[in-house]
Amino acid sequence: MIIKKEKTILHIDGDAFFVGVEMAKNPKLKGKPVVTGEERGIVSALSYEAKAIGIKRGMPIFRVKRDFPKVIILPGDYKAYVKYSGKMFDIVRRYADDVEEYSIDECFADLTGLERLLKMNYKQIAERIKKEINDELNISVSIGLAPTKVLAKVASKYVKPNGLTIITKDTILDYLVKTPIEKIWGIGPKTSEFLKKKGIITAKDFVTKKIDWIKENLSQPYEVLWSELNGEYLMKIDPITKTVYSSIQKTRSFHPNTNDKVFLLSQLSKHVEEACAKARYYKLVPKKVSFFLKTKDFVYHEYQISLTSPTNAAEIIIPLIEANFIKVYKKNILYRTTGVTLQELVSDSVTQGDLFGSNNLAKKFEIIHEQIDSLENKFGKHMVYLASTHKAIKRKEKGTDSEDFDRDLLFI
DNA sequence: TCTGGGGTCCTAGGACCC
DNA sequence: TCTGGGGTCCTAGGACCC
Repeated sequence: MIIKKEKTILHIDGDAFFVGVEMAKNPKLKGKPVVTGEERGIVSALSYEAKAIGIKRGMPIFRVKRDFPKVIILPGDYKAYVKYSGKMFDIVRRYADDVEEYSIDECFADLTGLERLLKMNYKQIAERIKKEINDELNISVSIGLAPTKVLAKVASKYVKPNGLTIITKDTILDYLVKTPIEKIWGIGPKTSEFLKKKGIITAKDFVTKKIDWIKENLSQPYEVLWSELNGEYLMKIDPITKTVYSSIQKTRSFHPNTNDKVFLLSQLSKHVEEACAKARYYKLVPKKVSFFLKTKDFVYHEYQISLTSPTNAAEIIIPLIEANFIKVYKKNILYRTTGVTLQELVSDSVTQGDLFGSNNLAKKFEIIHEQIDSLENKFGKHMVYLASTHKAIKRKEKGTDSEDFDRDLLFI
């Protein structure tokens, strides 16, 4: 008989991560109400002090300025967040071999077996990791320890900020009874609404249901969730650092909402250029491209195009979108968002060697793009762009007075 | 919570085939 | 011509995540 050894999974979650990094960069901000997201026009992260006075994630920046004049508003510094994120994960890797970088401010790690190796118990290991992150990076994190990933997520959320919560197989229900079902990782608004109608209010209500009930009423991923919440380790730690994307998306919302065809097309054109630049950076080419318009009532109208030959040349993709634009566009509807997605990305080496058809054209563009991409690296984004994108850039500049300088524009 | 931008994965159902 | 049952592949779109 095989006795399965209980796993010990660690989950780390940065506390108000973006703002935490800003405070580490500039300690004078500590203890103050601070938000980031100035460049986006909505609050993307907020300090606990800002939360305490009633600011919420997603709140428009103009409202923060108007109603909370004392709040410090900062633009996001994504490069810094990536840097701190990497350092945080490196600290975890001092202890664990298998670290999964789940998002910019979260990771999972498998600590199983480290007790004996490090001559510390799991709690002491977690405390050490936490202290090193605190001391070396000057940011605070919350940690959860549990037998599964889903339970580790419950644990890290349980005490925040600066928490350390340990769930063992024996104490699972003690924690789940105090966790509302909608707080569980993987249970969103639709499913929690459904479950509540069935009388399932807390995570304990969920796990104490029979598995047959789950199978009858929900789909496969929820069976996995149920097992994980019951302490059965199913979701593996995936330590592979993701540099490959399966899709690349660029979207933008605008207000006022509009039905200006030319404007919408120029937005889409810009998205294609940005998405293609990213694809080229990662040496990926899409087999499919889709674009969408989202109406002011949040209804998506999407159209998907299969490329006869995969390409990341915007010059090829843009005309395809223009040709199919009328399939989603209605002239009497106001739109709030446009977006482009490059789908089914494959390595660009796969398509090399095919010198026929539109791929041949793509080759020519490849040479131009190498030069454009290196120009942009030197001088910043939007030094160079397609004429079809021009309108989108111009309109954006009108809104921001700070960016009012002449650029050397190069139209292709 | 009147809602930003960038992702992943699963499933139902249609097309097509034997 | 009508009919049954089964498989695979693809697609759209739903749901969820940070």
